[in-house]
Amino acid sequence: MGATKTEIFSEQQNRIADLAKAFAHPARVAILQLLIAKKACVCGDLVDELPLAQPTVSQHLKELKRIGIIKGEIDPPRVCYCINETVWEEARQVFGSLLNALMTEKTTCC
Amino acid sequence: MGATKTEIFSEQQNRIADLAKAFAHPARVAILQLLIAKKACVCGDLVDELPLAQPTVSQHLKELKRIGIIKGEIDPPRVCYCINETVWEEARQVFGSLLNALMTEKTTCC
DNA sequence: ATAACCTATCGTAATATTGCGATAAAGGGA
DNA sequence: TCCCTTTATCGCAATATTACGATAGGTTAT
Repeated sequence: MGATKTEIFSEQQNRIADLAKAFAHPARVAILQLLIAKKACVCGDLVDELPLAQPTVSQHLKELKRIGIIKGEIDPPRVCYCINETVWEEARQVFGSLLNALMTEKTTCC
Repeated sequence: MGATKTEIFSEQQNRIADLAKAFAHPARVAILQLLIAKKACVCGDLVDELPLAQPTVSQHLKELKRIGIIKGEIDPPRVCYCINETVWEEARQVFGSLLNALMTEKTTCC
């Protein structure tokens, strides 16, 4: 064992978990914040802003791309990354309904 | 290496990452959904609802407690878990501002 | 006291993640 | 063509996470 048993959970639950992983590491949070503020966009600029080695940043960018929350446009020899607004909106919607679910229900248990 | 270099990131970034970890595993998403819907609250009921062994569920509950998003009240011999509304509100606020930040900015880069 | 029940913890195994040096790949310009 | 710049990938090491059987701990009921 050691691997997450994804097959026993719903599509929705797995998607939420995947989207959350985009924010589950401070380096990725920093990258996303930089992309939003547009203080950086090109991979090299991100490396300059972050106290991490270039391969490490590249790996985090790859993970964010896998999740779909960013997209990269090659502009040789650079690659310009930006937020994928469609997936960002999905995350907004998903976390919005999850986090607002508590409001509609009433806590009466313990 | 292999450990996250938490010391080089801001408190805020590390807190966001930690809160996101609560949602970064489908089992924890399922647990939180059950706690919200109050289909279960007692540890044993959660184990019944989830296709995971009791120690595994207990471990996820421990992680959620570490983050602070749930709290457990012992009601011997049971333990009744529920959402910690204060931290849940923190998460709502944190993810809300992060996910809404894109709206205020305008995407003009790539 | 002992039995029964419920949950936590320990120990272990398997897999995943994080980080980085070295190196490859891809394109532009001399 | 040969470099130069930039990014991706490989390979490795260290640490973290996930999962569960076995067992311990704590409380109630008998």
